[in-house]
Amino acid sequence: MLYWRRPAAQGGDSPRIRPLYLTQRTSSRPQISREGQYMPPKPSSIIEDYLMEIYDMTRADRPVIAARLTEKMSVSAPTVWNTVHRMQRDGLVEIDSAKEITLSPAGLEAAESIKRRHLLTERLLVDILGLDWADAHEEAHLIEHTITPRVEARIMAVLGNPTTCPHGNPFPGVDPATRPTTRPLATAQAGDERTIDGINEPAEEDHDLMTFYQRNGFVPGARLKVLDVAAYNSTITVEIGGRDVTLGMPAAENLRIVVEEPAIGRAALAG
Amino acid sequence: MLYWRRPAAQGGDSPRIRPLYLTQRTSSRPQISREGQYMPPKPSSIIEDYLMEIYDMTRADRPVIAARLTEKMSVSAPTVWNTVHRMQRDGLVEIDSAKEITLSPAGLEAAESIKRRHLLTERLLVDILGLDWADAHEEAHLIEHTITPRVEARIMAVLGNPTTCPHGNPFPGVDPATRPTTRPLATAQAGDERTIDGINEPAEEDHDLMTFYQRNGFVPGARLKVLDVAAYNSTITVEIGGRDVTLGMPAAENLRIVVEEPAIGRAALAG
DNA sequence: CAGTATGTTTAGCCTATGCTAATTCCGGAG
DNA sequence: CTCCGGAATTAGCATAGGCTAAACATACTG
Repeated sequence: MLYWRRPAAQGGDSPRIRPLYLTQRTSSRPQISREGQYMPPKPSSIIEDYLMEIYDMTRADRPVIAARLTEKMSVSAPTVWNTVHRMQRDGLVEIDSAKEITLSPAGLEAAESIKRRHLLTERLLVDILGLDWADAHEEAHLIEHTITPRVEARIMAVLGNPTTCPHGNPFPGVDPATRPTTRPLATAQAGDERTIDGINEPAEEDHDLMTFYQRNGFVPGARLKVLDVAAYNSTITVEIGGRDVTLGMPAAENLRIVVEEPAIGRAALAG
Repeated sequence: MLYWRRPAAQGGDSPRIRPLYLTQRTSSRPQISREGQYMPPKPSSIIEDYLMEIYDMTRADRPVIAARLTEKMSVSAPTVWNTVHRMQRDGLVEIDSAKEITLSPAGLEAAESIKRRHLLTERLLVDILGLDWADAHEEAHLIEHTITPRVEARIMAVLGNPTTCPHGNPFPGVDPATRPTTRPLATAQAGDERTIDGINEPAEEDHDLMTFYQRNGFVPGARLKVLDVAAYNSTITVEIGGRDVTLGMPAAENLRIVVEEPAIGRAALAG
C-alpha cells in the first residue's frame, strides 16, 4: 500500500525510480493493536536524534523548520527533507502549511523518552564512572539509543532519581515549580552574586566551550559574583572560585543563573 | 575503483544490477595512513556482531563457516554471505578454499576490542547498576557497540580491572595461567565437590537457561557437590546452596567447574 | 551410482540513510 | 512587478543490510 502517490505521471514515460521516502513500508510500519492503540516501532537512532533536536528547538521556542534541522544534524537538506517526511509518514511529526514541524503525541512521547535516557546517561557517565563533565554529552549521545527501559530503571534507581543532568538541564516532566527561576548570565548586573543553575542545551555540543566552563568552575551550584559588564566589548567579568574570569557573550548567554529559588524549595525551607 | 570484477560478462547484455556487496567504497573504505599503517574505519554494530561471533566460534574450536553464522545471526544465508564478503573486502576476514572463515590480524584486533567492551559492559550492568545477572548479556549486546575507548577506560578503572565477565568468561588477552583448569559439569563424577568457574558463552544467549542457573545459584565461585550422574536419563543431580537440583545435559554441558586452581593462584597461596 | 542433505551462490528485490545538482516556491525589497 | 535569497523539492545515485526463490556444489548414504 502506498502512503502517497505522485500527482499525475500519466503517459508512458515509465518512472524508473521510486520517489524515495514515499515507498511501501513492511516490517517497521507502525502497527495498530487490537485495542486500537497506536504502537510505534522503536525509532532508529537517527530518528531519535531528530526527535530530540525537534524537542529541544521547540522547548527553546525556536521555529522548527527543515532548514534549521539541516544545520544541526550535519546532513544535507534533501536528507533532512527525506527523513522528516518518513517521520511524518510514521506519525511522529506533523508538518503544517508553513512547513513548521511539530511533534505528534507519539513523537513527543518518543522524544521525551530519548531525552530522559540522554540526561540519565550523562549522569551515569559523570557521577558513577567519573567521566569528564565536558565529554559526557557526546558520549551519552552514542549510548543513549541503546538504553532499554530495564536498564533505564536501574540507572535511575542507583542514582536516586535525579532531576537534572550534570549540566543542570531538567528531565522531561520535571515540575517547573521545583525549578528555580533563571536568566542568562549575560543579563546580569555588576555586583550581582548568583548561583549557577546550568548550561543551555545548545552549548553542550560545543566541546571547547564546555571545557572552558569546566576549567573555570562554571558548574551547577557554583557561586559567582559579577564584577563588570562591558557591553561595548561584549564581555562580562565575574569572580568565581577566587579568580576573575572574563566571558564573551556566547559563553555568558548560555550560562543560566538563579534569580529566585524554586517555589517548592522555598516552601520546604520555610516548613 | 572496483574491488572485484565479474568473470567475463562480455557481449552487450548490459547488467542492470550491480553485484551486491562488490560495489565501490567511498567514505568508509579502509584508509592507509601516511606511515603506511592500516587504519580501519570503526566497524558497524552489525560487523562487530559478526566479528565477535567468529571470535567465539574460533575460540571454542568450532568450524567457522557461513552456515554456522547463519544460525547464530538470525538472518538469511544470502545476507550472511553478503556481509562476510564485505568483511573480506575490508580486510577483516579471510575465506579459504574450504569456505572456512578466519579473522585477519585487523579482524582479530577488532574482535578482541568488541569482546572486551561486551564483557566490561556486562560487569558494569551487574556490579554497578545491579541489573539481573541473567539479563546482562542481552543488554550488554546493545550497549557494547557504543562504548568508546574513553568510556571503556573509565569503566575499567571504576571496576578495578576485572578479568572476567559476571558469568565467568575471561577478557581477551587474560593470561591462561591465571585461570583455573576446568571441565564441563557434565563430565563430573558422583561425589565430586567443585567450585563453579563459569557459564559457557553460547549458553549466555539462552535467557531461560540463564534464569535457571541464577535462580539455583549456579554462579561463578559457588560450590556444589555432585550427588548422582544418571547417564541413562541424561541428567546430573547436585547439591548447591543446601538444595538438590537436577540438571539436564545441555545445562550441565555449559557449566564449567574447576578441577585445578590456576598456577599463579597456587603460587600466590603458597608464597 | 543415485539421491538426499547440507552449504554456497546468484538474481532480483526492498528500506533507511546518505549525497550532489538542479529546480521551484515564496516572501520581501526596490 | 520583478528580482533576490532562503527554503523546499525533485531527480538521480550510492552503500549497508535485509529478504525470497532458485540454482549449484559437494559430501554422505543406501
